[in-house]
Amino acid sequence: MTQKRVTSFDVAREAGVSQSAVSRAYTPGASISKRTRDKVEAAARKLGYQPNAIARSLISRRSNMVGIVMADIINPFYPAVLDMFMRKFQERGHRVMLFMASRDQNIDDLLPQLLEYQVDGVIITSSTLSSEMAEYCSKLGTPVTLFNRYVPDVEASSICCDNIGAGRSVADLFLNSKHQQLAYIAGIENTSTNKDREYGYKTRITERRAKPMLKEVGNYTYEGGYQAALRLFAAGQPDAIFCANDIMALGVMDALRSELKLRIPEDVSIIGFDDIATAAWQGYRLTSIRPPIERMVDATINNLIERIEDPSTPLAASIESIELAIRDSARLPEHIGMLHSFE
Amino acid sequence: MTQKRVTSFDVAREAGVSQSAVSRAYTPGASISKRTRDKVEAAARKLGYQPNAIARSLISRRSNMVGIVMADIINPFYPAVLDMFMRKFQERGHRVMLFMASRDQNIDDLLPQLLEYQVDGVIITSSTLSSEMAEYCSKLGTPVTLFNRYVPDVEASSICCDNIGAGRSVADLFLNSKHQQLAYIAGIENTSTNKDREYGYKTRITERRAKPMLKEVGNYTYEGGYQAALRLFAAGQPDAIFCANDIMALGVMDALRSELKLRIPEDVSIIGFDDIATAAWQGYRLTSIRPPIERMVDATINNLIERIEDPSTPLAASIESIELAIRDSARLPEHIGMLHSFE
DNA sequence: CTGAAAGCGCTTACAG
DNA sequence: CTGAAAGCGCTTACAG
Repeated sequence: MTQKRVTSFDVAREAGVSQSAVSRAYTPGASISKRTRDKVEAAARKLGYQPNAIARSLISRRSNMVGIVMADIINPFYPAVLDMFMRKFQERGHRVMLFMASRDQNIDDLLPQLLEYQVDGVIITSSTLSSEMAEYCSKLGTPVTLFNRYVPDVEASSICCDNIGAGRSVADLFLNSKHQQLAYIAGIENTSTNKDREYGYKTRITERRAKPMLKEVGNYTYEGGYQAALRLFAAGQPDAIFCANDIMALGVMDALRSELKLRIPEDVSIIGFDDIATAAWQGYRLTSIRPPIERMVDATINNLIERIEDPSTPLAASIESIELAIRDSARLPEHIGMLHSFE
Repeated sequence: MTQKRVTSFDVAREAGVSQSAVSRAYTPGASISKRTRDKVEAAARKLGYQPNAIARSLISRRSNMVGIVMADIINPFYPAVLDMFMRKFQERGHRVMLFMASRDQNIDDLLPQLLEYQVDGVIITSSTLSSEMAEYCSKLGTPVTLFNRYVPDVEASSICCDNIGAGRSVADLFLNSKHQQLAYIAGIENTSTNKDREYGYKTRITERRAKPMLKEVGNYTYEGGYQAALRLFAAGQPDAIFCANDIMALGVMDALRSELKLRIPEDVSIIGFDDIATAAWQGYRLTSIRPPIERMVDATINNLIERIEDPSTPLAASIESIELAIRDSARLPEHIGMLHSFE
């Protein structure tokens, strides 16, 4: 049955050294002789000892855990992001406590649960927090970083990609290749990602004095995109559609092909956002905006850890540039290479 | 800056009660008068106090955290599973510490990192552990449950679905609808899921004295399925293919349509496994075996928590029955309803 | 380098 | 119901 846990005192007794010595054997850089360490290691192996990280966290006031809040894990973009976060934190020896939020809800009520466990820092993805809650974290000394979201005037770092620039570029791409009627399929309307993508796209269309864009809302889901496409063509006849994410774009493609009998890209050009794995599948070959996930993840982790280690580190507010992954779903100007980089 | 944390002593002083009283105010069921509790709550609110879960874990020897080990989060089946686990644990007030393993590796070296944090229990998905490690956990009193995997003679519970039965049923389905040459696309060959699905399928084909099945390995990925399909048709001419998971089946469908110019299901029938969301997309309409995810998740959580609360609870070894989600990728016998249930 | 001791912030018998 | 006290299993000054 459950046997008594073996503690550093047990190991000390077995090894014939003090309990402090045992602790030092497990503290990198502690001053301990090789002889003592060897004795401790032998005793620990014999007894099956492993330090208790909970006790260590309590006394050292450092849990070595970070909290990650995710929502929307059904959209394949986020599992890829989570996977990358996990691997990098594991490599660095950090543990992660995961929380699942409803998509794009405010997570003020979730945060106390994280804070209770004294996580050293928090990463928030596809959700937001109030500025009061951010201030509370900041007072507690727990740094917070928003990944792929921002909220103005909040005491948190924010790592995004250039959503506005992406929208502008897509508009240019469509217009440069002689599309007449552009359309936009929105994600969840009040998210910063959606607002920025839409703003850039729409603004650029206006600047170039093209026909005002058509728009429907797809809520970032396949089914939402599918239905939005149907509504779009019931109301008008666009020949170019920018979708706020890939999974909606895939729904749009299926709707055009199976219900509307339109050819892609001959009749309609489509560009998505995220460059998820499915976008490259033979059945779709979707042209898509590719955010630099790895750079964003690295920036997020680096800034968070810096702020954990030195609380005076300034907040980050970075906007990483994106690329275009060109495949077959859009008619584009001829001079664009296989992988186009917007700088 | 980082201000001194407010502790139960601070709250006690503010409220004019003992520190024990503060603790009791946060312990459900503790004997404390309403008056005292009110005073504590007022003081706590004023000071912004929240109990330190790390200290609680240390003294109560219960962390209220469970560890979940996942691999293969790129396959959309697992994010859906993770999402369900997360929501259910959050509802019950458990925290989860997440670990990412490489797919189907042995996670013996990962477990100590979990155990160090005194998780109350561990769930392992799409990976395995050695029986030595399982025994070690058991000695420590930390229950382990394998989700969708089993390893023989190991001190861990195991919740699976009926992989063997599924394989047999698919063989019957194909044979009953007059397919001549069956084929199998394997996942990762040494996984229990793959072995069981293949065993059931192959055995049933033999029992019915049909032509021996063709086989290629697709390693559970889209690309792997795509390439396996090409190899399959270079070597033979199957008219029915059972794929060990959906994502490979999708790759197979794309390969048949875009490279081999074969029609589905007129020329070739395809059945997948997992019933992931993508299987229902218009572009695929894949017929697939649907494991009862929610029942499996519930069984996993219930057994784990029971064993946490009462270590004498016996191990579970459950095999949940599966269903067939019928769509358009396979020619099937006419008398099967929309959603077929194998009991 | 080493050990004795204090203390992290709680829970929980124990006595009243 | 309430408080004083012990103790969970460590880290880390402090003194030698």
